[in-house]
Amino acid sequence: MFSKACEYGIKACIFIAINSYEGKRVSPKEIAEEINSPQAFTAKILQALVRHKVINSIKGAYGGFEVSKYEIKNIKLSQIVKAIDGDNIYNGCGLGLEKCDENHPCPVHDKFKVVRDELKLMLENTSLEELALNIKSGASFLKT
Amino acid sequence: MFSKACEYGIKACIFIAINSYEGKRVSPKEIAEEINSPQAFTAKILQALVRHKVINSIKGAYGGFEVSKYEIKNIKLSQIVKAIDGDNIYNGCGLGLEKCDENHPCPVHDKFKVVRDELKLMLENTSLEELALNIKSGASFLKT
DNA sequence: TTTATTTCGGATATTTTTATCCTATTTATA
DNA sequence: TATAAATAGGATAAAAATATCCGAAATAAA
Repeated sequence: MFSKACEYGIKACIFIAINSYEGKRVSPKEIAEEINSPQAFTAKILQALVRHKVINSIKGAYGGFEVSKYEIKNIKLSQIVKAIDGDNIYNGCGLGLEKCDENHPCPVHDKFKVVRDELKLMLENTSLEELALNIKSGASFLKT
Repeated sequence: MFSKACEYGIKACIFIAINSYEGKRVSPKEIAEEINSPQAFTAKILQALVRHKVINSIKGAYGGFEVSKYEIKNIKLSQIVKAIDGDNIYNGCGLGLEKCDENHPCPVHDKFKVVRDELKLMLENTSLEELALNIKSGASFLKT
């Protein structure tokens, strides 16, 4: 469904959020350990998230990645996905047609629309806060 | 969502079905032209579909690919997807965790389940017949 | 039986995604 | 100001997905 990069990105954001609640910045090393991902690759993804202003980075000594404590509830899964995988998952044709819309639909256009709208809704309605709190409470996990 | 291979596979099956209604076998060349895909790569995908018994191939002169006219309504999108992309789209964890279930869920487990179940239902309830008839009637298209 | 046609399948090439490495730049503190 | 600790980002490598090529095997018809 999502790229590896996107999977890492989502998990990284959750871990960053948890630490930001406690005013702690985290490094790619800590993040990679916590979400079980390759460190350097994860760092690249973090850069992309910073460029898209999903998270924040502070360079130099005592720096690291963080996210405004008060913004966590406003950050949606959709923003993370869009920053990393783009919006093809929303707009692209299910069968890869260049042009695919109501007037010139691919064979699965309508049926796909239902599923994709549901996915879109889910991503847009799921906040980082919600996901972070579930990890903190032990209701869900970032790695096996 | 799906791999390129799977996209080609679905479109190929639809085109084969249309021709099979008229007792006509088709070649990878014809298929690739009709669905706008690389011919040799498409041929590989057709082989996989044959191996998984989704479609049928007849070798030698006057051969080609076909599907039993009476089976077309029983062939579901899910079979095609499974033959090419496997069933990871059904069973795999949305965030790539090795182990992800009710007892040890990833952060998006429940929310993903809803979307994926919807996708699964859609794939299992959509028949090749339905898709082929819509192409024949001009209600949908295999290429741009 | 020979020939033409067609799928099968192995080998290889290209492109994209994933992953690693190393240096430059930034910045807080001593 | 010097130093140590961080992120930024370019270059490169490895793996996976996509794509191409070609000869082998099968088969219908002449």
